[in-house]
Amino acid sequence: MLDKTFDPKAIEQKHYKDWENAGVFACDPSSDKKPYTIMMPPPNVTGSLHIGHALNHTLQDILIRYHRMKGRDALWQPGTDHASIAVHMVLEKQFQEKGITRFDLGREKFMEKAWEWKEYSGGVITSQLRRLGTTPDWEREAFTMDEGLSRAVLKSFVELYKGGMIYRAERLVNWDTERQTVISDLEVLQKEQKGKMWHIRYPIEGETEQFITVATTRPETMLGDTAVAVHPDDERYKELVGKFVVLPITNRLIPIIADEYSDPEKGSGAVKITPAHDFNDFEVGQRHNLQMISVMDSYARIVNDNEDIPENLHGLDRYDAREAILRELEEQDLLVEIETIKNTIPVGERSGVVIEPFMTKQWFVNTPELAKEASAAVRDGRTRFIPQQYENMYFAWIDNQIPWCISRQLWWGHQIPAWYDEQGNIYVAESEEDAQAQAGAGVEITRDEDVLDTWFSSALWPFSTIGWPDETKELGRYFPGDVLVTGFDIITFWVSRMMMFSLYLMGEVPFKDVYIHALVRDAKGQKMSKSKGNVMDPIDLIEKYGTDAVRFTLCAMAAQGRDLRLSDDRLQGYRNFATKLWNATRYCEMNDCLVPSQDFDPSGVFYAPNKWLVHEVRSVAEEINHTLDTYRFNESANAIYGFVWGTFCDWYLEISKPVLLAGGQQAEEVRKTTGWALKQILTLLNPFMPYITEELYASFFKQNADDRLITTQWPSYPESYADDAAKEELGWLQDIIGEIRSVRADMNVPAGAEISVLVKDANDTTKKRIALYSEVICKMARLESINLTDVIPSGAVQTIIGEATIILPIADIIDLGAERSRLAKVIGKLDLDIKKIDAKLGNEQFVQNAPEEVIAEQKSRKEEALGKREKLAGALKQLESAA
RNA sequence: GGGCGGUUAGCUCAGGGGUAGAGCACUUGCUCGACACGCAAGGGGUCACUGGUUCAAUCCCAGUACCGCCCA
Repeated sequence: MLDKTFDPKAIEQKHYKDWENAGVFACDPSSDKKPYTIMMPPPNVTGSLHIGHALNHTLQDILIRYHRMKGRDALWQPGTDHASIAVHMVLEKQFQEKGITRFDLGREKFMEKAWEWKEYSGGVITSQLRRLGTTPDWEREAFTMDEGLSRAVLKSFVELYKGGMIYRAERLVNWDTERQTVISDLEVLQKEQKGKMWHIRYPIEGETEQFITVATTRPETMLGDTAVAVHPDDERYKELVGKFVVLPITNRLIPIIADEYSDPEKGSGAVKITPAHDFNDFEVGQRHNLQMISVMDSYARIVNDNEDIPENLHGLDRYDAREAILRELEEQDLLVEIETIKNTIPVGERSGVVIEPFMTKQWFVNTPELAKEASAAVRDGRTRFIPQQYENMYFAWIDNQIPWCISRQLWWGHQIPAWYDEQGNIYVAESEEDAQAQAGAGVEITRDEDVLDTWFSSALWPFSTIGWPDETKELGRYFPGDVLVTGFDIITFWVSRMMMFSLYLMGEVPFKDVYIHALVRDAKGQKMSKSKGNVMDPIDLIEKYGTDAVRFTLCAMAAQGRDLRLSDDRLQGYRNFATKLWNATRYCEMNDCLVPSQDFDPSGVFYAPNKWLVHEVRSVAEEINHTLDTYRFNESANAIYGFVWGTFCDWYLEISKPVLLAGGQQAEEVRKTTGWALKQILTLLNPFMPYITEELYASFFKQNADDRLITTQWPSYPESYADDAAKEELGWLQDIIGEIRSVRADMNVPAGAEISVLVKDANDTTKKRIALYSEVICKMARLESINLTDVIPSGAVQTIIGEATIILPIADIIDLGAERSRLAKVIGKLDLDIKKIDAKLGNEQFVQNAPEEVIAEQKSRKEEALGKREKLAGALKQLESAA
């Protein structure tokens, strides 16, 4: 006998181990089944899974289990991502505590440490995924720095280079002065702060006491100014364009140029141009062929090899230099105003460091070119976004590409496969031998020190994990994938880059569907992040509520396009649901419903409640199919929840009680139907709640050691299971029981009192039904008896079901006044309904234009209401005369 | 500033041109031999606001307000 409550802890590990040992997660490249592929977005090897990952993986697992059961050869490709900069940060923080830097340690030692970290962190993540009950093909677990995936990086770099899609150039990049590396635009946050705007006078060359005033938030960059720009239409400055100013401090001469970048409305209308230290100024510089002067080194210190810069500034940190420069300007009376303003400064998303625009030679991917096909592929539907509105986010990004800087001045990652000779010639090759061969024997070549942005290797994930660049069986079979499941925040970082690389290198989109799920937010609706410290640990929730409840909660809340806020209430509710199922099974067990019967045919049952249950099983299965096929996970969850609790437990099992008690043939059929239905429930629920269903299956349905729910076939029911007549009949049964219960409660009939009920004006169908279900009705509505009658005893309570009047002769135990007001209330409600319907039917336009079935529906509603009203009015009249 | 989304019961949220839904919370009553992580019955909503389209709008369209996100 099962325990009274379900204890998740006792069974979860056991089943997971069993599944894994049995190898049921593995795909089968040699099978003749249709493949179904999901590429797991590889989590970073830093830290652990948060609840957002739990949602992401739960949804993927539901899909993969569902399709696996449906007979597809399912590949869920797992793995992790080397997260270059994040790992650096973790390790360098550790070094900092010991007072050393990675440069003290050296590249080789550093890499050893990084690999150690990867082993540790990667292990944490996969063990957490196992606790979540997810079923990826662990045998195929990949890591972006694996040998094979690294080969893919080399190959793709060389191919992209040959195709002109990768090049090296000197450009402004976002520079992390602490990490000493480039970071991507996407990893730069614009942080609002209180700042100052300094207005500085620049003297005009050859004039005395004539100045042009510029405003800046970064006075220290003036050392690198190479122009002052004014708007071409700005009358105030027309005459000055073409003249020069003497740049204070350095005394260099720089031109005054006309460019639309300067806004006449802002400040003085003149703006200083520092092409080597500002992205906008860089553009202006390009347009006007301005000199670019870098005045800071990679640590944001003033350079000491620029002769124009006074020596006292050499080597100063940018902020110290700012102070020194401002003092000097003040002394020279060139500082005219200091304004307090709100402005934004660029900050590294991970490091929190102020980011410096910095001129360096870097490798770039020609994303503006690659993006064209990636954009077209979504526009023409080769890949679709679900929900569709996320297309906009994708297009906004993909259609506005700037070249992607892929060099990172880091060690952990894929070293760029480019070699240089002493003249600076570049040799791009998959190996040093190749590069040497290109350079010629005897030429000294050295490899680029830098590594590639992590997203470069992630972009290859959909094909590098299954063998590319080799022509493996897997590559031919599992590419492109069926669906990518991810959060919207990753569309720009990853989805778009996979699209670009896949289309260029494979000539195909990487996946057909992109399902974008919502973000799990904290109680305040804020995005969870490590830096905010508001992350929720899914493992804690699993400990508290069990894996099945956590999974089901996430699924039930995963409505398309709306973020979800986790609450304990919901988790508790779905934990209760698991217990409910457990106890329903316990009931089945106690009543011998689970003894296997070979020859049971659900379409051949006789008893209407059984027909109805079969009908409902089919109908909920269809709903689950349909909603999962369209990624409406919350609707799937609600459908199965409502069926198990509302239909199966609240009605069917309750109906079964008196039938089983009575015994006989009907009881036998009920037992078989119940057992069958429970098995269907376990199967349908398995993708959502894998543990409890597997446990119950193992306890009662398992045929042999190899029989597991996880590999059971997903049910498909024939049309013949549908039975609208049975549905109608059970609807009547629910109505009459519900009505009696409701009146009892309204009239304060004591719950334990077994009263008798009379039925008047019943037609033949109703008479038959009353005969057939009298025991069920009596049990469920707590009656002593239910009988037909022709007379209504005085002082009785009446209610209407269809054509029949249901009479509760309980004059002695109820308050007649209360009954009168109850009736008056119901009649009032009916009157309101009738009035509304009359207004519609009386409207000529409505009768002319509305579809026939709508009109017919209104008419029948009216008739029903009128009939009911008439009877209740009669009841009220009788009650009044009785009093 | 541009774009996207949201505004439905006390709370968290589904839904969708013609009777407004769930879970939780709340009220009342229940040791009805599966389950108090339960059973039964209830109360509770101008579906943000203003216009438009329509025979019919909570749903479609436009605008307004407030909230959130993304990009500058």
